[in-house]
Amino acid sequence: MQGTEYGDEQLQKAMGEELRERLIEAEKEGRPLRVYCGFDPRTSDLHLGHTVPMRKLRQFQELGHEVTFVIGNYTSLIGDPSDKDKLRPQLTQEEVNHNARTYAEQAFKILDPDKTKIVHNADWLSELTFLELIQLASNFTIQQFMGRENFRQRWDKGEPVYLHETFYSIMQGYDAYHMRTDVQVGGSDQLFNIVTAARKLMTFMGEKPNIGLIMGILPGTDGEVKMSKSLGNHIALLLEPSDMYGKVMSIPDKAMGDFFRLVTRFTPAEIAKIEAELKSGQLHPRDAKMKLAHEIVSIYHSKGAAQEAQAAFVRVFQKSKIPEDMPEYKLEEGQTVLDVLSASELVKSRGQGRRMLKQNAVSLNDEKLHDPFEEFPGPGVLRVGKRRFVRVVEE
RNA sequence: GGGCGGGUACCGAAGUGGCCAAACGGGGCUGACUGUAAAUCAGCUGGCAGACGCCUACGGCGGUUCGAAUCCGUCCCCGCCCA
Repeated sequence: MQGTEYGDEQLQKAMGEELRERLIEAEKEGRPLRVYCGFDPRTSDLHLGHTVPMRKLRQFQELGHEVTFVIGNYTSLIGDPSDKDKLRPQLTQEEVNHNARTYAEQAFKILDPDKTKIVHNADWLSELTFLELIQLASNFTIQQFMGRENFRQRWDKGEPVYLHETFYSIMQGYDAYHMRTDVQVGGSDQLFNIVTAARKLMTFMGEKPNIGLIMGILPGTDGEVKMSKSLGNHIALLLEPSDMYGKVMSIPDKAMGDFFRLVTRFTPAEIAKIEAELKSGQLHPRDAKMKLAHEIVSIYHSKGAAQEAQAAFVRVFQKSKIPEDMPEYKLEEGQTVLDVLSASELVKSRGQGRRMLKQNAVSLNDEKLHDPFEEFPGPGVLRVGKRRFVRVVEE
């Protein structure tokens, strides 16, 4: 039950007990537990937040259980309203298919590909008849849905809550039923879908209800709200080592605990030790965070890459030297400072370039530049702000 | 189907004929301070343009006007109330 977050002790206890019972039962029957988690391919790149339930799945795999990775190619047509206080746009079939492909590839950075069953929920959800849907839906009341905070809030604010949004929970519950799931893993924003909807539906269909393993939610780089691409506070799995390292370093200290618990391989004992040392002042928060960044880069790249990223970080930000690797830009005849800034894509627009110059943010070989129309002085390292560099070279 | 209230930049929200590229807050960016953290302070935050200025932008389209986010028509979308 490590890293779980039920927000309700009784529920946690109940789920823990039920899991224990189910384990014994499965063992008697000589079968592994069927564990699943669904992922909606609403975007093409995964970030650290997605990996929280995946890591839990991985643990089950290592313990010999059967893990199914459900690609929600049908559910994503709706979009789960759980974590949103807004309606989500519906995706097209093509978008979903495209995302689904890259999704699975990235998931195997965490899951064991040989032990993972990948299925698509459109395979069974698209077969449901209207009558079946009615029967399933008759298990739920509007009030139950309105009891959910996100719907409630929208309701109270006078914002639209669409009927089809309530189907999402029903569909997810049907997934669990269809697969005869023992355990369903998901973030605490899935509490309703997993515990209320799926359990009720499974019972109605004459199956044993699944056990919910509800994981904590990983905050984003702002340290405040759930990591999500649409909020721009995410750390993508496909980031280069140095960027990934840098992004992790930029999270606020208070978010470190969640990161350690939810997305690293440290044991609870190790984490407790780090936290104790932090508290006593033995360990500098910065060093703890470096440890975290190193660990995360190691997971998604390699130990070597983490080492390099760390060295680069120390070099650039602690010793304020320039990084070893940076893009190059070939200087052209007669270019002004502003021309180079814009052509090398260090700035988004010429207007932004002017602003950066005015704000004392541009330097060439550590010499501040101010005049946009001055002829570009010559080759060297051109820097904008803290972390954008280009090596300007002669043609 | 009827009545009322809405649709403004990344988000929230003001503006209700010129002084509006649009107050204010959040977010983001830059600078100072730091541990590339947090907190704090200051500045910037549509594009082009070396100042003038031009272009794009207040749900869509059309109109009135010297001039529209603001007025009129029409269409689309949302909420509330009534049926």
